[in-house]
Amino acid sequence: MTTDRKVRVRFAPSPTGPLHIGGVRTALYNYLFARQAGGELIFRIEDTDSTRFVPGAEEYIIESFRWLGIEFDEGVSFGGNHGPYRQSERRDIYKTYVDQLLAAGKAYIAFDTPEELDNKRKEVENFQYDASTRMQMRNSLTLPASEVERLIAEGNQYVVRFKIEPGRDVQVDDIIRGMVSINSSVLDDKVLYKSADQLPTYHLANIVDDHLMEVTHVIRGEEWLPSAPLHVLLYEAFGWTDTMPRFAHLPLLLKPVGNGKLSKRDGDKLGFPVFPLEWHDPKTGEVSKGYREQGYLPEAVVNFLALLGWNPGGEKEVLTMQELIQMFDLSKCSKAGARFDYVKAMWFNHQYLLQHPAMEWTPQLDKILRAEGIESTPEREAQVVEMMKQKVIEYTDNEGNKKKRNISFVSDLWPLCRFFFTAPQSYDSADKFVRKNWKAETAGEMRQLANLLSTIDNFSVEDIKAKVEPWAEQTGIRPWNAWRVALVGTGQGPDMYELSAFLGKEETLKRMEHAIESIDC
RNA sequence: GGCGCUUUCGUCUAGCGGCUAGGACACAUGCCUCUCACGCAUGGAACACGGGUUCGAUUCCCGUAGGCGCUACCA
Repeated sequence: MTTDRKVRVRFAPSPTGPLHIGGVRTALYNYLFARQAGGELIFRIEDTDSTRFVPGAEEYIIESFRWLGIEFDEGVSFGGNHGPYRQSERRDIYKTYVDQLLAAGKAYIAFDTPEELDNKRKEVENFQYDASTRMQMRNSLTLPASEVERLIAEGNQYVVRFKIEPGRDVQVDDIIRGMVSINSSVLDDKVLYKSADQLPTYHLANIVDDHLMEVTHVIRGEEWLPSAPLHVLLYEAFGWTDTMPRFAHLPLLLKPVGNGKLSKRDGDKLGFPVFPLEWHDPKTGEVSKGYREQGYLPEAVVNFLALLGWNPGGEKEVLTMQELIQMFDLSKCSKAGARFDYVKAMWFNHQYLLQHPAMEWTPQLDKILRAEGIESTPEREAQVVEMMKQKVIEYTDNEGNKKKRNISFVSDLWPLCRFFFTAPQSYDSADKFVRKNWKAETAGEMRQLANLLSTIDNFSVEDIKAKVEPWAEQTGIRPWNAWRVALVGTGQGPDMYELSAFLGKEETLKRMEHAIESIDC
């Protein structure tokens, strides 16, 4: 059947808005499958519903894949010799095939208006347009040929429906689910083509395009499983069963909490993106968060998504695209829907963040500092950024696993580093660390320490330590935590000698003074 | 309602007739320590239920229940 053909798969979104993260995963699986097989990945735009077209969506989708590192071999914006790849540009092609079905008596023309159908559905419970009802409707099966011609000539709108023979068990051989069987009697005579916009519906366009584009495997979401038998029937009707693609229906992505599939609202509610890139809705002006803008690395998103619904079986989870390509196996995909665990997505980002040298974060740090109002003059800004960069590198780079910080995003760095740049404004008495380490006698002890520090000329780590250590020894005072409260405001930061030296004598004493005067307990 | 798919720790999953049911995230505890974090160690935590088949079922089959999807001139 398809064994000796070159593997060709496609990802075919509708340009009705931003690309949903579930769509990203579908595309990723297609990509992994294609690359592993040395095959080709096609990017097709399914814009057969002219009423739902959203400007900018197509560009958004292309940009998303560019960011994620998912590359297409042909399709809209990528070229190729199976085009055009935008369905709205393939009207004539579809028309030919619709006519072919009509001529063979495998489809028929129906004039029932949407209103008539609505009424029918209201009056007849569970109404379905199929073999049991089609002879009571207004279509080319019930109307004389002359009447059909007349109605068309008069400009009445019509649709072409697929004539499904009832009572047949239709088999779909799914790579993930095995043999799925549905009786054709439960299928309705699907609309294949609408005269209103001269465009086919999804089902017809999909089969025609997959056939013409020589697609060998259809890897798509589980929501398509119920219509897969219809697609099989269409391949049969055209006589294309020999080259019919193999199907693989992927489990859906479910809400992190509650019931149902993952939606945009979940992201808004729980504070995580459901789109790869930030999206500005051209109609409402509404802005939806994107993974990229939230500070996710594309590798992290890819890795996380790849493992949602598929697992290579080993114990290694942090995998590069190359490794994913090597290990990918459609038949090992899980069958049940997967809850979207954004906490794990953050963990993956953490893993990849620490694989990158901190130097790469400079632009983002720059932005954070500016947002925090750290700059005052261009010189100071440059200096501060440089300092912060140094600190960040020291503080976060993966030196022998000793200095890993618990950060998921570069932006997490600011709360962990802010004390390098700004003095604590207030001392939070609700802070456990402050309460525990600043007692009635502490102000006096800090006064002593401040006096001691003020005698140090060369304010270096070594010199500070050389003074403070013996003093602590003699007096029995353990000054570090209170000292930390004064300089940081809470229980964070590096070694106190290091911190003091970094801040300098003046700033250190200033912060201590402020703490001594303003903390009362 | 009808049809289809599905069901292992809270979550993602490994398992493809015989295992103390494994890992990761999350959580908890301990060690380390001038704090946080890192690191290390430890811990709690699952085969939806009922029937079969079998010497033996988490694994195969059938029901039931739950979950998900489809049921448009949307994809």
